Amino acid sequence: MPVNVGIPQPSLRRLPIYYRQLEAALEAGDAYVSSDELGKAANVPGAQVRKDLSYLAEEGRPGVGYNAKKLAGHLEEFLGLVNDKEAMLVGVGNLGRALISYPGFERYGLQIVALFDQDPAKLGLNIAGRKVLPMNKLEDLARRLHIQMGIITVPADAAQAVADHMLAGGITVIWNFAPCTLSLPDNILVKNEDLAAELATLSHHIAHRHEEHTKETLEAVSLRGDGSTQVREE
Amino acid sequence: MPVNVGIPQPSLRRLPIYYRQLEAALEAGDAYVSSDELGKAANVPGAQVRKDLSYLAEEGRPGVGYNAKKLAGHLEEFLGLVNDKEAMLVGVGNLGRALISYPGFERYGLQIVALFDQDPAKLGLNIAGRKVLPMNKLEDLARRLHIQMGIITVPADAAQAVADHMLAGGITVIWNFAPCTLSLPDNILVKNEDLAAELATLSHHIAHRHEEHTKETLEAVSLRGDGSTQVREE
DNA sequence: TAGATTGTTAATCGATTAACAATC
DNA sequence: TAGATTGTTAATCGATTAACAATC
Repeated sequence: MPVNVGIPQPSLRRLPIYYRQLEAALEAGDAYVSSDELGKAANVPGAQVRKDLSYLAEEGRPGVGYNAKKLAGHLEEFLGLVNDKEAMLVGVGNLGRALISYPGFERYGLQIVALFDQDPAKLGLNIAGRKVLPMNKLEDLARRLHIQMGIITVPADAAQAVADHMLAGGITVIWNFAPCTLSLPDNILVKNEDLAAELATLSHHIAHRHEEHTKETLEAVSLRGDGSTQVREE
Repeated sequence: MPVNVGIPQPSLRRLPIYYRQLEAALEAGDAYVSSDELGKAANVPGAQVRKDLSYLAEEGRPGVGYNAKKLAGHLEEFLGLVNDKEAMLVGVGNLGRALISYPGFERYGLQIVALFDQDPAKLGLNIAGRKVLPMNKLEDLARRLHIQMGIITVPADAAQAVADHMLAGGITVIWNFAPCTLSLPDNILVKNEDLAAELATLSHHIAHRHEEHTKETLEAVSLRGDGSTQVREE
């Protein structure tokens, strides 16, 4: 019987939020932070935070809290933020360009080292200091540079072909912003960032606002992590 | 005791994926689609699909499947894609501009009717046919136009102030792309789209690829919906 | 009829939370 | 010592899945 020994996904998704809270605490000069304070940022009770941190064997001081600096360091380590992650991005449309210069990525160790596009009109363009290359260079370059991650920001109907090129170049992690499901072998890690689908869930909540009541009183659903929704409806 | 009578969030997040699969089936000329086919797109078994669809009282035909056209229509209705959703967007940086012209939004009923920015240099700019307005116009305009949704694409340190303006203007749904947690009253629906946090979870998987084994054999974790990760590791 | 697929139940699995002794 | 907060257990809650009679 297979047994997963890693951290549960919901817990993992909360860690970056705790990390951010710790940075804020450090900036404010706090040396210790309690599980309840960390929990507020992620909309979970302190007990959940303590459980989450227990997966990385973090030890807090009873009566005091967690050492902010130490915990922040452990989280950086656990989340691999200290490691360099080199990525290629395919599709330099509006969304692709936005990601290329997204300020949060570099801080978290992500380097987008090469850009590609199918459109001949875009080839050779210089975007944030990087030249847009033709697709037929992707496979070879990915292999030579040992690139781990591919970011897909092309229209849905082109995404599968792009993913296939990436695989052929030895890429094993794909961050897919195209609104579609990719067919890929099981050893490839795929993360879908599907804005249209997210919009659809928001749309549902708007349409059904007044039906989705609870039977007695206030409800508090919190769906952080995973894209993360805080839905609190009466 | 409060009892939530709505559809579970994980189910809700899968519906847009089923919907997309149905569109593809219709385009291919299929009149009926089975739960297993729909499930493939979302990486869940057919039983899960049938359960999900049971929340919207959908009826399939045993031995045949679901009527693709009818089900697609029901999903559009249930997800509120047929309704117009008017939104204001604050922060016309790279990400903001990308969202303004994101092709998937209009198809799902989202109209971004006004743009705002704090930067005087950006005021008056014309982006996709809409002028960038100063922040001090937001509250009044939101109220006058009865805007439901606010999209935040400003840096983290400006996001809370923007959200407060939106509330003051009567906005009740906030789609927050700033990497931070907003403090808002419980009757406001907040969806966080936190790309840096998502990157951190990917980063973790990359860093721990070879530790996160299962005890016996292959593992298949599927975390669609919510941003959606398909992690399949040995 | 035989084959396929549904809707639903019951079992399983996994995450959240309350509670509390231990400890700073 | 008194107050605060931890780590962990056990109870609860909720989602997934297997199984199968019903039905096209």
